Amino acid sequence: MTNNDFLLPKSFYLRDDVVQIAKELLGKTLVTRQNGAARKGKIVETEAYRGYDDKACHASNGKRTPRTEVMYREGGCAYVYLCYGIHHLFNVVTNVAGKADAVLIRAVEPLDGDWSDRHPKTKTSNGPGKLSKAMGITMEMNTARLTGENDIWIEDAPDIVGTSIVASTRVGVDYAGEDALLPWRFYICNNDWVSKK
DNA sequence: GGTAGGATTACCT
DNA sequence: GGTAATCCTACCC
Repeated sequence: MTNNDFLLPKSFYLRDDVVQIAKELLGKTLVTRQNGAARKGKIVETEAYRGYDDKACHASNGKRTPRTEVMYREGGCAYVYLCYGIHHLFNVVTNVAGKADAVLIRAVEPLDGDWSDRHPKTKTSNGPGKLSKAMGITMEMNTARLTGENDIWIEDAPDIVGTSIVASTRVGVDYAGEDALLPWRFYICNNDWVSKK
């Protein structure tokens, strides 16, 4: 399978600080493979979700269901969630087994591969829904490991020096009360692919 | 077994 | 700027 020197090691995902991981994922490369062709995108927008005490997280307060089960897995898994019946949202599970932390990947900037048939001409917005469509992410990817055994993985990209990273509140989590105010959304400043500025 | 709701987007007025 | 589309998950009988 993937034998790639840039592949992020499992230890990257196993750390305890999901907010830090969300920040570090910015600028790294998300890769999916379909029909043998790799499609690469630079991660430009992420959000951190913490299982332990974050009401915005599906697995908040120790809630454990068949859907959220994957979030309790060892870091390095994909958690794909269908929102509003239409949009697939892609998360990266982090932390050790038993801790339901995850990083939501909200936007990527297209790199290699042919994206012409994946992005409609409308440039009004970019968000997790379009990201999943563009990368071909579906429920099939749910629970897939990102460490090289499957058709989706993340590569290191250390050369984002000088890039401005902005922290802000997360999107669409108003229901989470005071936790909605946490500055756990990170994006790359002045990037056209960020969903919201 | 049935129903309410959601980490959104596109299209209409 | 408002709202329809759309379907899986969770929770309550």
